[in-house]
Amino acid sequence: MQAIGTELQSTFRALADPTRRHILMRLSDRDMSIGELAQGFEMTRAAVKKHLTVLEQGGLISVHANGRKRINTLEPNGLEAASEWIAYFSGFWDDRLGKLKAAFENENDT
Amino acid sequence: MQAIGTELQSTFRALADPTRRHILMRLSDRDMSIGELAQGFEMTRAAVKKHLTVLEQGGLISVHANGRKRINTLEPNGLEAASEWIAYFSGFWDDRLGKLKAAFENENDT
DNA sequence: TATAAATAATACCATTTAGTATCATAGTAG
DNA sequence: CTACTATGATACTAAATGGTATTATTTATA
Repeated sequence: MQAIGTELQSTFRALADPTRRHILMRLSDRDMSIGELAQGFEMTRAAVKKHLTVLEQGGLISVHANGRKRINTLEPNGLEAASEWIAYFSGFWDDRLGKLKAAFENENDT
Repeated sequence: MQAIGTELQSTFRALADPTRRHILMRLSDRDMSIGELAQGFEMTRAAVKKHLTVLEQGGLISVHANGRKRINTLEPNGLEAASEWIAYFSGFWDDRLGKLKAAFENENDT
């Protein structure tokens, strides 16, 4: 189950900070450079950069250079691992654990 | 957006530790006391107890006394806030990707 | 070329976190 | 009551985390 991916831990870690979730929100509007992002926060550019590194490690954003700027973009499949993990438990909590278990066992049959 | 709930932060924080996610996994099988849970981990009972406190603060489990034992149970709606945040955010995400695609196609039209 | 802009990289600091060890408390069984 | 069991609570330590300040590097531009 933990075997869903090594990314799981880094993704959950990345999501566990309000500033980082806020960064994701802002990037959901449009791509932004570090400096642009930093303007919206009460902290130094270096601090924002650190958060961006954590988000990148968590697979939630990607960075590509454009001239002297570094553009940060949401990574489309970034939330997948975390979302699937949550879905497993939501399934249980909705009393659908049996179905999920069956599905997993079927996959493992092959 | 952070206004979805105060629980959001404590829930994401609770999920950001592999031991705590593992505890949730084990509790998804059956309710367990602290001592019972602690047997499955390479750490002291006190450490497990701390994790349980964080999980309780995150609304992911509840604890009720039964004699001198404290039974830990998954909390049915515990993942709701986190799940909703991800769903809400995925909406923005998809929307943004749609806009990008549309913009790209428009550019190619000219 | 000289200079400013945007970021990278590093060192450093304060706080939080995950863990331990230890002692106190509350049920349970004789 | 006594002793044992399960847990609570506190104090302490090491490491991770979130932040700043400072210096270096790359790129655009006057």
